[in-house]
Amino acid sequence: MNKYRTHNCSELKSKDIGKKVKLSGWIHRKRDHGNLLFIDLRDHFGITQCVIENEGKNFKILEKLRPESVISVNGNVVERSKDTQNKELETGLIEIKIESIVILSESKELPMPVFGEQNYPEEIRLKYRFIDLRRKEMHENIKLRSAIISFLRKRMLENNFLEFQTPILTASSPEGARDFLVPSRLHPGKFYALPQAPQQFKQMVMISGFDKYFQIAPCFRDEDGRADRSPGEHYQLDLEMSFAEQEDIFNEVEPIFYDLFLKYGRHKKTNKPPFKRITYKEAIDKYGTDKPDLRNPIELVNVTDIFNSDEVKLKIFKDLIKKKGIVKAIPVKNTSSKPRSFFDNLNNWAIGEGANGLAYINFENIKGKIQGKGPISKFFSEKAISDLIKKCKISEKDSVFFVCNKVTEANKFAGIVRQKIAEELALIDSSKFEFCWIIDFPMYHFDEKEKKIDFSHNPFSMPQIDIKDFDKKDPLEILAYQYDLVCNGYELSSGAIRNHIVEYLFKVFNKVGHSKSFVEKNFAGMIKALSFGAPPHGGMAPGIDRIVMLLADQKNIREVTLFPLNQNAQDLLMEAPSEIPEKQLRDLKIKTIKKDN
RNA sequence: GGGGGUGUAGCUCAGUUUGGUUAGAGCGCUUGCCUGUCACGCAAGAGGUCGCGGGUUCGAGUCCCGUCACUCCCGCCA
Repeated sequence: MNKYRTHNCSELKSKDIGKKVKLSGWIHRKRDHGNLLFIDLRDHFGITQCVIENEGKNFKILEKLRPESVISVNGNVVERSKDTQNKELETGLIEIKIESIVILSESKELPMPVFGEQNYPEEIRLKYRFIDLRRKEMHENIKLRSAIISFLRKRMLENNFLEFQTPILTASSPEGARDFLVPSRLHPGKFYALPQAPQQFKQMVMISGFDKYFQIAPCFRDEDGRADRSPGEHYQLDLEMSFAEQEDIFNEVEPIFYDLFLKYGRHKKTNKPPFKRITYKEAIDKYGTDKPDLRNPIELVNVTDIFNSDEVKLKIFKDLIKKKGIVKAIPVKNTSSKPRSFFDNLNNWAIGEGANGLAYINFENIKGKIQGKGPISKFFSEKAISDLIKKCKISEKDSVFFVCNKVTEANKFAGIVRQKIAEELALIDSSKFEFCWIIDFPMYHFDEKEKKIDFSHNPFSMPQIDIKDFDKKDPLEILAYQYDLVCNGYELSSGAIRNHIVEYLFKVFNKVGHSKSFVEKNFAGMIKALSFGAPPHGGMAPGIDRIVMLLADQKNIREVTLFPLNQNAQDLLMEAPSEIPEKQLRDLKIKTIKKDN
């Protein structure tokens, strides 16, 4: 018989009354009546009430013992009298009459309690993560994470994907995020990089003749964190398929996501496959972002031509339009009767976001006709108002907000306004998951800062144009077989059909100013691999942490991560990063320089 | 790198707007009482560099300047 327990803390029920048992766990809570002491004993599985009367030395010992100490309890399962049963507890019909105890590990006074549902500062939670993780909500989140990963792994294997591990020590690559570097002892002055994703390796797995691959892959990027983005490291369900077209990948992935969200989504509704396909262009036009929250019913409308016509006399906007600006309208239902403060608050918010303000028109039915009201409506002719009504599908009691700026900025801000207003008006149904694919991403964009053409996504994506027509086309017009999976405004995954034609890859890189020799040098492995018979292939890599975050209904990725780094990429528990002894650095032939002031 | 928020007892927070006696509450902790609780109850007590440094003032938790930490956002994240 096991030394510590005969049962766990959630399994003893009425049928066990009379049994002699042994339980082990943490002292969750004590209730000391002087001559009668209740102890809630907790383990991973649940809580069982144990009781002892003041007779013998055990009582005194238990009375002194602090919460979160670990003990094992010997005793009898006894029935609770009717009036002392606790229906909240799975084991609430019985209790353990303590006969003897063993202290397995004593706890000091706690920096934060495990008991209760109060929120605590992250700094303390991360410093004492092992205590934080004992708390019910965190414990459940992490259990959910495990279940989700098992589910995904099982489904991938069922669908004949093979699970492989790819190297953690690899080569730095010039594209993408900042790398984490690892110095080489055997090759002083040279460095490995931790992979930002197994991108090149998974392509090589395809080239190696394996048909379908997946991996729960750690990805390392030295970039700043966000609420939905861990600094340092995160996990992706990395997957790749040979001889696959875009739709093959969608068809493979959609049912897995649908079933996953149905099973673990806490009874929220999930849209059925096939998920809506939205082109990148349409997403930007309608939602102002490439990761739209489709639960939000508001759709943006381009009304530049109305503002540019002689029917509108708003000079500020006209001047901006002349400088290649556009006007995006944000039509909102049933808000024209909102108090002035609603519009003022939005205006102040917009100024706080760095805008010049937020213009708007309210529409009312006056004498059987819908008319515009509000500070800027006087600049509009009757025709302009009716054009606006038509174009924005306005009915009475609606409002329209306007954003005017250069194309990129206008779309981006209109998208933020769209989301802000929907939140203010509670238009977002939080009991739904709304999936969509964003497809047809442009291959390139113009980098305003560097004044040059750059990749807008993955340079290894296949352009949607034949190689022989590639040079004839304006590069900014070229689309890629590049797609994102989006849910409720979160980008859950990026993916692409890859460029498996080595000559074409050189061409693609050439457009951003990288010569053939540059590509050969920096992507040596890939270029070699593509030169000896590569199958057409493609895949994607959904972010595990974000999936768990959505399913656990959390707003922050750290709530679903066992031991996350804080926003400054520090591990407060293990105290990483840390200084390294001089000797270790000498082995690596590394000298550090002081931060300049 | 930039902007916003926060920082007062071990923990959660009040007090800061308008400077003024000994900086408070709840939880936790210590001690005592308590045999049916499950947020047990009752009583007493300990516990403070008001993040840190400087300044203004007769006097600063409160005003000013600087700085640090955490967090949210922008940049960044092919």
